[in-house]
Amino acid sequence: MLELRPDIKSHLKEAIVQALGVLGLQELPEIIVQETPAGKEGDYGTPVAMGLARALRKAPPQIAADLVQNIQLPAWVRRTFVAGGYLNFELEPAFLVQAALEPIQPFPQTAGKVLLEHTSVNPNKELHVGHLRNICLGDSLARILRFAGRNLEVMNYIDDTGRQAAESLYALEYFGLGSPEGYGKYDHWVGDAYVRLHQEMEDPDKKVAIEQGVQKTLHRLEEGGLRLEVDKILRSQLQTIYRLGAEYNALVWESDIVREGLLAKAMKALEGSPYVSRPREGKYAGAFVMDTSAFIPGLEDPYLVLIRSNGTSTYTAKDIGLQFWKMGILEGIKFQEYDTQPSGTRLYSTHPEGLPMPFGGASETINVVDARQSHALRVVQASLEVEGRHDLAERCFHLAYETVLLEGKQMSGRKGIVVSVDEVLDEAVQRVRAVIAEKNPDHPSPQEAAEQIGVGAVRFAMIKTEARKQIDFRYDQALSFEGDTGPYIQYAYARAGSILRKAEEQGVSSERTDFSLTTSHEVALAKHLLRFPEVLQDAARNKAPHILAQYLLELAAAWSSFYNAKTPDGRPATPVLTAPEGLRGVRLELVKALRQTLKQGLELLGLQAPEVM
RNA sequence: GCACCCGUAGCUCAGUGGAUAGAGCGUUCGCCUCCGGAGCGAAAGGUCACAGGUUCGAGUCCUGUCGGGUGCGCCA
Repeated sequence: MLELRPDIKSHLKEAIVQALGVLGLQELPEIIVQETPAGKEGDYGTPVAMGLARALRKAPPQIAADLVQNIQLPAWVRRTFVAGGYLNFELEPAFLVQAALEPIQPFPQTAGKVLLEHTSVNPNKELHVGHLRNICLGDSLARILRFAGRNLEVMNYIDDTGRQAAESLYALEYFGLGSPEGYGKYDHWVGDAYVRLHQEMEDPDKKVAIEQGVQKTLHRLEEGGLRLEVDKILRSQLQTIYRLGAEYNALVWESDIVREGLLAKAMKALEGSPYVSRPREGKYAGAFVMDTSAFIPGLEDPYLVLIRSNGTSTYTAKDIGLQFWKMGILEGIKFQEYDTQPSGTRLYSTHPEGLPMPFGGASETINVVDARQSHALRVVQASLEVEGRHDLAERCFHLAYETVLLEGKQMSGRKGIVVSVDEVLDEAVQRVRAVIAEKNPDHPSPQEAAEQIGVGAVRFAMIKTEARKQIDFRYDQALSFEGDTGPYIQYAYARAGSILRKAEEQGVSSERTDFSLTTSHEVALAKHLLRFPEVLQDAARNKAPHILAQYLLELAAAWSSFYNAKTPDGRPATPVLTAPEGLRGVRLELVKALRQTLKQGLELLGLQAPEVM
């Protein structure tokens, strides 16, 4: 019996390398082992012979035939043969199925800490669907990287000294708003005031006074005098974030970064560099500027202001300070416990009265930020080069995602042309409730299931497309429960669970297995299951959760296909519970493995796996 | 103007240089004689934007063109 799942492709590769040795090659080519396309003979194959034709002055089929003669393969390879220029392997069906039932090998732990920042939404209004993509992408990636063995720290940056926060807080004062009783969520209440303030500002007579008020509020924010007001908004936003299933290790407040002198220290650290200067004349007279031309080619004006001539620092300067802290160039922020998140993990936050804690100091960073900020992030990266830390500059990665359109149009938070995350989730859950009422009126816990499925549908819609593609948020698409959706995968999971429950009731759940009875249906499903570890590696390496999402769709489809398979005369071909003894055992084990993989995969995307739908 | 990203079926999208380019939605036709029809099977639908190039082999890599998006402030 096997214990851990064997890496079939690696074993085949090793055998090919060994066989190539006999051919007397100067250097080994890259060896690719892939699954054979549907309809072709064999299970796995390699095109290696084709690339060797010139060097060996032989036709690929001949080379492949030579390899067949010389290759030594494990006993589980039933047949080795040449197909076109390909060298194909057909495996023992029993082995393939058995292999798929074994637990996957744990991923080796990678050295060094990775700091991933996501969300980083201004604490001034409710979250909208544009933020949704960031949170889902960031949180899913975090789950995948952790599972793939990275030592990961997840951070959310709170821009509490920004203009947006100031405008919102001033709006409350301006309109004389007291408490939001009876209004609902606090962040919505503040957000509405913010939008109204911008409407007022269209009037030039009012604009001047409002501007003064905003500036005053901005100063109070910088002094830390409105921390509790900001915190109220932030906690309200966190409710939505938790509902989505996203969590962090630490919140980092901008005001704390500034107050602890990290910004000043970062600027001081840069001062010695030949790439920074304080011009006495010209456009930048009196400002502290950085020349990025050596690191970002092709710019018309490579100079970037870090400290304005009036002594205030730019947003970029703050980002540089943060990045220097993230990568351990600077130290000294204090943390304290902030919250216990729904999963039970503690959330910490920077705080003036906190204590030093081992956050930051990572050897690699990932910033999940909208693609429009690409230039700004390149500047931050360049600042590491300016600091002489090419090693670190290479290890800061911008996960850039394209913007989300709303029914084909650009959103605008300022104008209030948005759909809030709360609104979308509520609508999704409500629609699922209706589906459950129709399809499963006796559902034991419809509200709980509706929450899992509705939120899952929204999350999956945000994850399934590659990050660099613009997505158009359309209600009917994001809230669809059929086809390429989260609920499709959840349904596959629930159906598998249903079979296992029935097997339990009938007392056959741990029946003996007879792998000699394996049919092509089990093999097809097993081969999909076997891809899981490789897919995860791929998703982690490319920092691309959509790779896992696409795989889960394929796996669920393979299972649905198995579930519904029919014989040529239209009878069920793959019953589990009524299968002959021995084969029933094999199928039950396969269903268990499938369920486990679906659950694991859903969890890594941040979706729940409901037992009953 | 310069830079970055995108262009694959009517629509929305997959597709580590490798075998006949695949899904979902929509359209048409079938399937509860089994364990959940939020499902399955089938049909129709393609100049992989265009033109060159590299390669044994290009949707995938390179160059150019066209189309779309975004960025390039002493704003945040």
